[in-house]
Amino acid sequence: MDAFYDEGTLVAVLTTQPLDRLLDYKAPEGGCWEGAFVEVPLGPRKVLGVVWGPGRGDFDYAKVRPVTRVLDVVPMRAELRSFLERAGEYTLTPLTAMLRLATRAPGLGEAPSMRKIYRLGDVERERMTDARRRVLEVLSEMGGLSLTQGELADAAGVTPSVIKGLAKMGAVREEEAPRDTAFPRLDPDYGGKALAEDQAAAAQSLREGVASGHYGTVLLKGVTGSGKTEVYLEAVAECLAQGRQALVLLPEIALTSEFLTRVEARFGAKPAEWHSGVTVTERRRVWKQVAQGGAQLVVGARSALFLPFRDLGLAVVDEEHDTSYKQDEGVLYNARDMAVLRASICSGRVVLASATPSLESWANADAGKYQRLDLVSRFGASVMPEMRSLDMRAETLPSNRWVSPSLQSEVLARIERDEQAMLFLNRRGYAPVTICRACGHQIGCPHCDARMVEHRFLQRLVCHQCGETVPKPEVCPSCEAEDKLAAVGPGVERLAEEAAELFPQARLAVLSSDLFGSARALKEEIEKIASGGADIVIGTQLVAKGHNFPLLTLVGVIDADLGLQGSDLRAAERTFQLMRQVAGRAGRAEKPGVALLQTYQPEHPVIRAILSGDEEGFWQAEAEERRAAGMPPYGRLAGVILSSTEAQEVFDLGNAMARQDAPLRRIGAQVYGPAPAPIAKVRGRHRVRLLVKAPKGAALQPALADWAGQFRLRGELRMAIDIDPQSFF
DNA sequence: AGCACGCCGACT
DNA sequence: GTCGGCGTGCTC
Repeated sequence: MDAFYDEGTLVAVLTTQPLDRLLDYKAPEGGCWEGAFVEVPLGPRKVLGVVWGPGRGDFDYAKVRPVTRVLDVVPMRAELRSFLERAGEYTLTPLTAMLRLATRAPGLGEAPSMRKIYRLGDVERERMTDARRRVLEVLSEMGGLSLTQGELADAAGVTPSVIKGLAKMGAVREEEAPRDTAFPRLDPDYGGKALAEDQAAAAQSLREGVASGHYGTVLLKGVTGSGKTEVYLEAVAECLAQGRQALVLLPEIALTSEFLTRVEARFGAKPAEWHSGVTVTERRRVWKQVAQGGAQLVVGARSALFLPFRDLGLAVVDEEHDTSYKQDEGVLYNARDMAVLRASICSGRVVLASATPSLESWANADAGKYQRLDLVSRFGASVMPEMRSLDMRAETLPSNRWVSPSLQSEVLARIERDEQAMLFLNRRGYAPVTICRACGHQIGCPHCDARMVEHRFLQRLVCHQCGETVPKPEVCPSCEAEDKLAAVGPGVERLAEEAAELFPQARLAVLSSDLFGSARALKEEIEKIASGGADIVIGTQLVAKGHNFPLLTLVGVIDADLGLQGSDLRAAERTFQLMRQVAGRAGRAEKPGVALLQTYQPEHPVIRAILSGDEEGFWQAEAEERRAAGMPPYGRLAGVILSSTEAQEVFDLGNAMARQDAPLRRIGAQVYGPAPAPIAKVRGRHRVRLLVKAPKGAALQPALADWAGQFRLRGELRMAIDIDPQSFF
């Protein structure tokens, strides 16, 4: 039960200002509850804060000022406060920054915004015109519902001045009503569909879990077309029937509008929507209604995890393996892990849904920490695409070309039949790999398992994981062939150029997240492609995210090797997921699809696992390698990114940190680096990264805090700590 | 984050 | 002599 503080008693207030501690204030007139949103004076300004607990009294009492006022907002529940504290401890993020995540709705301090609405009046109607009659008809048809002036004028086909005239004589009543209205009720029994046997069994299991009222996480695994969404919507239905709230996280805003339609079909109304594309007023409405219980279901992006739910009973993380759940700027958190944390605090359930689970989730299920439910394909094996490798060692390919003759002819065949082909390359920028065109050998780092990346200006090969550099060799270290080493690795833009030359008659569409300014533009492009507006789609992993292209019958994976022994420990896992998913794109409609994987290593276990469909075998082999290397999830990793406008400054600090690693050695952790960060220069700032590897049971966060605390950041220097880093490129 | 204080270089 | 650069520190 939350404490109440009488007027004048000391309370500790957490503000959204970047002061990394609680500040003491005197409780205001009338007192305040723990968790109350308040406005407090800070220097010359007034800032937003939350009453976090009793004051500590360690500040000169004479200087303590009173809370200015308590805001007219539902107080923050103990559950959310506890979640912010624990998420902040886990990600080594100051609590003030965590509070900012939870208050991302503007205007919390203002009085509830009002607007004028119109109802049928009770005054005798005189001087009736056609226009006036239509307005009154609309209002009586609406019954108790109320409309704004604009809505009413539109519905009646009149100008607003007609309504003003009616209001003046009292035939319609003008009222002030809060703008932040509750969302329409969702009916759990509205549109339930008959489920196939395995779906029904999975849905029943999920329903029982939700009904138990205890924390639990389920990995719901099902290939494309297996009906995962219908199954987890049953869990949502049970949650709503229990009177609790549900949250569905989607990795991509472009996927929300299709999903909202499915929710409406299942529950009879649209849920609340929360992501960066939602207007400011609507965000405030969602925030307030979530707190008051006027929103039963929220569909949104990862930041929806920090909404002030009154009683969150279920969180679904769709496409849980998706790397976009890891925030890569500001507060570095993984929404999938934070969903599990929040649910464990509020006695909720978590459903992690994916056709291709992350190795972490697979391992957690394997270890019994998560329950696992598997769905089979509705369509059986016949419509699964045919998957074949194209052995690039046998293809004759000029340098700086990436589409093999075999793939080229397959694409041409599709264009002639008015079908679509997709060329997939999961790389946006220019990230070269040094490879021997004679034997397929890729030059790896002598210290790490990472690939060496050519830096042309340095004339050297650099390991982006540990910073090792070597001169570019003249001959292949493996087969000793001369002049066969080549820097390869196009980005999608470069691939598009090549495709334009190879297929001059074809209409090309490039899908890469950095090419679209807004989610709407991206969505329009996707719809255009789906309706046949392109012959060849060229894309990065964006295309692997559940969009349905019915005309698509061929997927060409340009570089299936990208990442097999890459500079990224998750590369094999990601390669596997992406190929399974992209291959699933081909042939979703009636025409069977083909997926062709261009590879220099057709005998590689990962390629073979993909082609044979032996998923469990893949996970087990990959898990074994990770275990042996002490890598996640069998060990722990953290990244430290240093940045500054001065390149020398960042390297100097990086080197100093690598030397002064005593706090890390105490927990058995090792430091690698400094190396150029995955993106070495961002907005004029040079970035350097250190990697910390620790044993699984180690208390990593406190050690990192001690270690980082030894260094003072002066001037332009910045440090960001990334627990469980995902991106290594 | 803001905002004030304070200590060294080029001007009226 | 003074204006102003931004490094350092404080805000309950």
